[in-house]
Amino acid sequence: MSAKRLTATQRPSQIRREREREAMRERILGAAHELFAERGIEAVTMRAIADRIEYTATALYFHFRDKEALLRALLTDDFRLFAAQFQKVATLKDPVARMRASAKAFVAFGLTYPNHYRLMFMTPLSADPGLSAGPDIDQQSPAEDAYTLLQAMVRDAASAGAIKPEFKDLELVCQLLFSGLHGVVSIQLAHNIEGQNEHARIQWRSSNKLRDAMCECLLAGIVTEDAISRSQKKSMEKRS
Amino acid sequence: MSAKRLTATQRPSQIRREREREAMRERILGAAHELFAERGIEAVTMRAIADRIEYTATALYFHFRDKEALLRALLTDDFRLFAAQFQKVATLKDPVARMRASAKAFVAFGLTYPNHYRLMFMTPLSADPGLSAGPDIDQQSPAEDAYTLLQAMVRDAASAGAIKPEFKDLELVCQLLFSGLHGVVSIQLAHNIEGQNEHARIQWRSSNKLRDAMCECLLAGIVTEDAISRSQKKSMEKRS
DNA sequence: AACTATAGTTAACGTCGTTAAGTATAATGT
DNA sequence: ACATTATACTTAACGACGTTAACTATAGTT
Repeated sequence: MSAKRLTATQRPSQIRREREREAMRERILGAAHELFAERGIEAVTMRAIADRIEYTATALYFHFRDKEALLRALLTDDFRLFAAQFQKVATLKDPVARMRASAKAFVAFGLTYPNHYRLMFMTPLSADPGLSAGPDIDQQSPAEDAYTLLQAMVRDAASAGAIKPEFKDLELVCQLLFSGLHGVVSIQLAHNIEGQNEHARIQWRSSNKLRDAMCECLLAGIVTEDAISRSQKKSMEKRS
Repeated sequence: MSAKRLTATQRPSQIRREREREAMRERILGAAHELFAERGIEAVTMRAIADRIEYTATALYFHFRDKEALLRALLTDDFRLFAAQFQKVATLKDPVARMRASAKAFVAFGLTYPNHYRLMFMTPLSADPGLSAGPDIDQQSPAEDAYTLLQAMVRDAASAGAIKPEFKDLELVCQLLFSGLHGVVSIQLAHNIEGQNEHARIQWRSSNKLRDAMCECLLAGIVTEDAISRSQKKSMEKRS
């Protein structure tokens, strides 16, 4: 009743407990992340995670509703990392150069973190993130972050007059770019290319070749010739 | 010793047994196929397959080395069905029209048999087909059938002068087409679009729109303008 | 008629995700 | 100050999974 009375969420012992809870969550996610990066998705079992932080498997259920929720929390970080790759090249002024750099970043991410990429874009986590969603957390869906950047990139390109006028649906352009690059990466990952023995059924071209070819095809289809030649002139200047 | 002496593989009772063995294999694969088509990959368990044909789970191991081998045998049929889709349009004379029709068939297959597509192209079956291979069977890798058709299509297009001269690596062209379309399909399947609620994070365009856009982009990048305008004139004639 | 390969069975192991029930410890109400 | 209650775990267990070992009945061969 008094003005000094602290509300339930502010009681010192409670906020300390909350902090400890959060710390425990992070320890769990850390262990899961390690296992995942080291030995792939199938090594991430509830028991293995618990072992690594010296708890029992059932303890995890106090912090995560189930394994899927745990994996989704893991994904949050990964999507942020993914988005960060595109932030890096968002400063490029020339729209076509930026698109090329983004494509490069996209494929590089997939090949650098194959396990993560697989979990993010190739594993059905009972209908990806979202599900029934519920009143879980604010969350803001960090999966969107990268896509939002992609949208911004395409919008910028459009307002710079770099997109062919027949493409009125910019969303379609975004999804076209995403699909094409995802195709390149996911095929590369599905046929784990590294160990490509000489008499393999299909001699897959290097991801660099495929990425460049895909990139130039999509750009040729989407971007005006003006914008492409402008970007080439710029990169010429840089080289000289 | 005598000339009438049948070799081991020809003894009547043996070939009958072999036939029965094959029949059993087919029953198993049939049950697996049903379960798979009806309820998806996770419903395909050794015990469920066995139940359906009124055997015990361990009996399956007499006919298949393990679950992976069983699934791979299942895939064989699926790849044949996949290849058949491209056979259908292989008769089209105009190279560009044939490429368009193949793209349509590709995406249609993926959306018609999502479970199969996922298993074929989106599920790591411990390094897809092949593995250590061993002296298993002739097999001839039916996964190749469709790819072989793709190669033939591109080669035909090239010898008809439809491919831009800068594309000297026809294999790269094949893989470019495959990657682009696979990207469209796999994204469509990963975000099971049917139940796309209105305030979903990303408003995915229809697979038809994406397929057409991807197709035209890739064609624009790969095929000569001549060939494209020729194919358009032909389709004009048809329409009139 | 004795032997042997074939095609199955039952029982079991170790793994998994997950739930139920119990147990200390710390924070709170009176 | 003491009884109560919520918190953060543990142990035990369930049912399902892929898979192996050991056993059994049947058919084919000799």
